[in-house]
Amino acid sequence: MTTTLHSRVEDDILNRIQSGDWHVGDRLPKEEDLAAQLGVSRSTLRIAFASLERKGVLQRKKRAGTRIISDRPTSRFSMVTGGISEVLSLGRDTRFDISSTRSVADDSVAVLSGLESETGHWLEITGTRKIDENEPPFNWSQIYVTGRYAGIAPALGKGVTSVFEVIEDAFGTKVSRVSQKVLAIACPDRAAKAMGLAEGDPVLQIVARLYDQDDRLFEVSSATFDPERFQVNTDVRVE
Amino acid sequence: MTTTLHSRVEDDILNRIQSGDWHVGDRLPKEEDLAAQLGVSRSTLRIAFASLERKGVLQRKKRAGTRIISDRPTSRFSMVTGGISEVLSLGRDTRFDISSTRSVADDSVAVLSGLESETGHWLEITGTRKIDENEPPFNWSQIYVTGRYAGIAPALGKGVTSVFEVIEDAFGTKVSRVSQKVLAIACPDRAAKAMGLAEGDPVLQIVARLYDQDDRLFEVSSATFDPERFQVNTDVRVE
DNA sequence: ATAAATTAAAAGTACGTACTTATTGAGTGG
DNA sequence: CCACTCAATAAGTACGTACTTTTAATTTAT
Repeated sequence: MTTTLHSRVEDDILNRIQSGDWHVGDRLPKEEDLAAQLGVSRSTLRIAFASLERKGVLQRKKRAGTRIISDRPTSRFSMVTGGISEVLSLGRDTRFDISSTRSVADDSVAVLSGLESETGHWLEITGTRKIDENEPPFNWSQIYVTGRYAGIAPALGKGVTSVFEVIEDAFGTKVSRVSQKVLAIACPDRAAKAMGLAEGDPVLQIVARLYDQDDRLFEVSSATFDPERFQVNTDVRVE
Repeated sequence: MTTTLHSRVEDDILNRIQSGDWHVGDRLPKEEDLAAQLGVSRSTLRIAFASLERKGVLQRKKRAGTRIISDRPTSRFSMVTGGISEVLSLGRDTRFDISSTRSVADDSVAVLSGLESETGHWLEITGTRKIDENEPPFNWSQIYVTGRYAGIAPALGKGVTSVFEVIEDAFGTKVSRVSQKVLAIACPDRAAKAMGLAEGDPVLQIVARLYDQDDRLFEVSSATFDPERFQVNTDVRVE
């Protein structure tokens, strides 16, 4: 017995799924029964279940049981960060200075294409971030929030740490998922002017989508960065 | 009783650390004793410990006990990916075609500055990746492996999926941590020629450092990507 | 038919006990 | 003084039991 019992149970369950013995979508026998069937304690089985759930193979729900949702485990990697701000690649202590806000319709802006807000329109917030007061900003961003949250406009006033935090505070919304894309683009005119670069210079663009606890998209941000003063750092640890 | 017992225990321990009652570096009483002192079972305390360990506050070692290694928990975010290949932003099924290899000394290349291999030299592997055989490559990479693994050179032969996988297979080494940086740069001459771009065009550059199970740096890679055909996508879920 | 209340099933939490394993620090011998 | 053995210790694994919470499903009332 080289490995632990619970990891052998885990392998066993995965094998049964992959060998076609059990199928994706099936509900497993209840913990008590499966444990008895496998000849292990419920606690041991639960450790195996927990691991398979984290790997995206199983989904557990009270009263509804444990379902198979995938036949291949995704190895998980944990990002080592200090918070969502860092996931969004903003320093913890930079400030977002707002230069303008306006309301835009679905599809009127490239980054929103294919997306829709319940109200059919979005609040666009344009602004910049600085490292040092005396230097030009290193970032120029356009942030879109769904109509539902358009009421934050007055609260934005002079400047904030970040828009999503204002929403979190005002509505109790919580970011539960972030999906982002990092690109290299030729700097567009407006961003170049704001950051003191030349149009066409290489810049980093990060387009992020923020989802709330109910997995509803509530913010889309498109941020452009001066590559001399900004890179994206990611530290991932294999779990 | 609004929360669970183990999470209250967790908060309690964290509070004692943050209030200065216990200090970073200290060893906690052994599980049995602390559990008794807190009036909970050892199992419950262990759940709290496990959570604090994952958040980087505690470090547990058999026989040596549980130490406090930080006073502020890092919220963890899990990257939703299919594997390390994706962390390294390579499609699962692209092939790395090697164009040349050579040995270089510490400090002779910019991306290696400040780093050192035990042998004082690195094996440099230069190559490209293609999406489609009939199109120019979308990526041009230079990969450096420490002298310890220089023996893989013959095994690289015609082309491989990725260099780190060859090392994993040949030496049983496992990637346990990846630290990477994404930049936007003006495309250098060699990369431009390889990818069919013009020198100076904006391109994405990803510099990654791979660490093994003993946290030793074993590979440094610098990869340049055609921004038209490649972006970095990250999906993170708040834990 | 629809909404509200009830029930019961399945996962979640917690405790206690017993045994196993890895490691460190002390002891022992060359 | 170094290497090697050994024992004690603290964490790790596992089991079993008891009770709680959530929620799907059923029943009852409107």
